[in-house]
Amino acid sequence: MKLSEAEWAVLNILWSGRSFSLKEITTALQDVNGWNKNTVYTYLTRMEKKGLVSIERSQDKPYSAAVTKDYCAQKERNELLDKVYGGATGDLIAAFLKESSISTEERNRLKKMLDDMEV
Amino acid sequence: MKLSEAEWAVLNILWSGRSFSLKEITTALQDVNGWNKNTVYTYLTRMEKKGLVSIERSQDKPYSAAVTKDYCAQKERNELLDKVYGGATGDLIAAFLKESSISTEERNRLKKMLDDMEV
DNA sequence: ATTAGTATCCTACAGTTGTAGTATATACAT
DNA sequence: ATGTATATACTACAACTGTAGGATACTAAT
Repeated sequence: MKLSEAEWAVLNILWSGRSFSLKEITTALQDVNGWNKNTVYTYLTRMEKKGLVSIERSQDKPYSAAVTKDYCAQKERNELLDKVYGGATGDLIAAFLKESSISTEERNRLKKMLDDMEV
Repeated sequence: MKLSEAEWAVLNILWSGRSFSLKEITTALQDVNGWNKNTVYTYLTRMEKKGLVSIERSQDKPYSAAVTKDYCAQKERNELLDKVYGGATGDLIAAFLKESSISTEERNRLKKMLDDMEV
């Protein structure tokens, strides 16, 4: 089950860890997409059917995420890895590095990660 | 313009650098997807409209890629980066590293890349 | 109790994607 | 010249996605 751009936007809000009312979600998404509240509602109910969102209809703030960000992120990463790089992680990372502007600290963090992978 | 899974499959063949006949493409995709040749044809013509494929109709092997793999790969990378990691390249790379099994040589290549980024 | 705001539900519709049938044109083999 | 394979073109259709209108129900404020 592959998430669309819009579904990510919705989940990115729900992943703040608590439950939300429709209003809150609509407001938060307003800045990003300018969606109508009915549009947001449609997404939420469709996503419930797919098991991405859970809706506690009796609750004051019924909407929350039904999948973890880690899980979705992993699937998304794997898709890119396979589709574009045929599974070659090294190539993929090299490509990201080549065009990124990461800080010295981050560079060090990554180097440390690489060192720690040494057997 | 975002490529679907199927479009990537088609382009991944066309990116072998030459022109193809429909038959060749269908055969190559057969192994991966088992598509009917008409299905492949539909993709090719739709992709022509989107500027992804070019078709030299008078040619023996009319089909070739109209976009580079690098270009598409970059867009795909950026999408993942923004959508999932809000632009934080370090986090993304860390995530890939964490679950990858890359060889010692690749690890060294990446370390060297990181070193070379040092000012 | 009546209004005004918000939430929910149902419905719709156009565009895209996955998938392929049918029909026609072309080319090559005999 | 005729059949057989292959390619091209056109058409179709269901699922999914982006987007929202309209109707109703609920809630809080006067």
